[in-house]
Amino acid sequence: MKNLKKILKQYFNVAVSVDNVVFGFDADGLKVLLIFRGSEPFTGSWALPGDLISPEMDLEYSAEKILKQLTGLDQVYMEQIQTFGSVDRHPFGRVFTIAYFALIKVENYHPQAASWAKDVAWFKVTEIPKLPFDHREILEYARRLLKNRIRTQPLVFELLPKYFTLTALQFIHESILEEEFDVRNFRKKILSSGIIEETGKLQKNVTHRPAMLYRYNASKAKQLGFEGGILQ
Amino acid sequence: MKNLKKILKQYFNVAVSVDNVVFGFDADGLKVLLIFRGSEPFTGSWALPGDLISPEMDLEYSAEKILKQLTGLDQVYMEQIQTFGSVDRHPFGRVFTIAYFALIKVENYHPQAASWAKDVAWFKVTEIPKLPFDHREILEYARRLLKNRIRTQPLVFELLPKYFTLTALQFIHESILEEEFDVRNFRKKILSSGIIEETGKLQKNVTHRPAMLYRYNASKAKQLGFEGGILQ
DNA sequence: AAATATATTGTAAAAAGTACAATAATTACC
DNA sequence: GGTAATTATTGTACTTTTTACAATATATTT
Repeated sequence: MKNLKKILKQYFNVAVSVDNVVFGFDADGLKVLLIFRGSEPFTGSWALPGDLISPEMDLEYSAEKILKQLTGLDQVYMEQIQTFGSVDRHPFGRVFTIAYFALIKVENYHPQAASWAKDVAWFKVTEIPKLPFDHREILEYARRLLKNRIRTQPLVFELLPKYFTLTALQFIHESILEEEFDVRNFRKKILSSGIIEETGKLQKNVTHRPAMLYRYNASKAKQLGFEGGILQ
Repeated sequence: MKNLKKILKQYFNVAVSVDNVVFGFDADGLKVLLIFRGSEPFTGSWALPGDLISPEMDLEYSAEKILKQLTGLDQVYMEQIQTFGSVDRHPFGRVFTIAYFALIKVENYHPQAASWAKDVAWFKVTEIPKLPFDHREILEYARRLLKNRIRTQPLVFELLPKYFTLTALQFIHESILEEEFDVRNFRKKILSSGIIEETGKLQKNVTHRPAMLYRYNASKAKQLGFEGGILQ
């Protein structure tokens, strides 16, 4: 048994971290949340909000907690995406990082830097600064995944406010998929799917004809077998 | 700096492992490869082929190497699927495990137990014995993933021999998707997709009308934009 | 009242999906 | 050599979905 312990010792000396790719959406398009690092290594860089996992905490719980600690964000939609494990991705030792993506409604959540995060800000996905570690690779992976998922899962509703216009719904699809759709065909498809419903309410404070506001009907979507998404 | 080292120490005492879900396919249907453990913990159990990662090895490389070491399988199609990190999933300490799935052509590869694997065998996915750790959960996750992927990626060709009949191609889809298709419609769809081609060869040593053999045309599939799969 | 801005709606043609059963080619057996 | 057994192969009519395409409606601003 002493022998076993000695053998094990060589394996139990790595660390594991979580890195979150938090997507948000506004009139400008798709955004990613970055923090300004106030801690070693890479102090003074913008980076994905992430941290080392304490060995006594479950993985899922750690992911949520780390995001909350650095940005104040709580109870957001999160999903594990991929683990990155190059030998020298971290200067302090062997650190595997488990990437998550999170989708939030920017209207409802107001990120605030905390703990060793000195600042937190939204960046357009097309205007990301230089990132430390392999965070650029992680971010690109997350973007690809979001793009693939959006066609087959109703994820967009995690990014839109509760009430939204069909124009906004179309714009978010077009932004993420980097592809344009015909207005009439898009509306026909969405409405015939049955997963969104009219609210009777109209858009306010706009300088043109106000649009009808719709909302996502999650239970109907589920009932209709829509774990699947909208387009295709 | 000494302070930093002390802080880091509490994080650098976990281990990371790889667990492989190796799928194969034969006349009986979908199979999974398990090893008979000859090493602690859970000596004497059938389990997914997996092992701890040496801290000085890259993740991808480790996944391949561990599979090869335990089963002799080399150069197989592998893909990372998910990381599992419950606090007490491993009796020897905190071990995160990174699950991979692998798809192999059973005709071409002949697994052979090696290292501390005392045996290796194929099990029908419907007849899996009790598994240690959270291997059952990992296996079910992998099955769900395979089922989802098979509709949109040409993964079946990793499981079929180089030359295959349309009947076999249909059977593998039906086995994985747990759903039946109309023979005529299935053939129409597959053939019109253009990603498989006739070989002119016929099946041999069968006791009935021999079927035409087809093969996957990877370059044409790619050219046609088929990272996507066949059905839907 | 006119200009500006965005919202909303329909139709015809093409493509894809679905339901459905008879005939063909081989081996095995008598 | 003929018949039975087994699996392989193929077409058509109907329905549904997708696609291409532009005029009208409703609000605010000037």
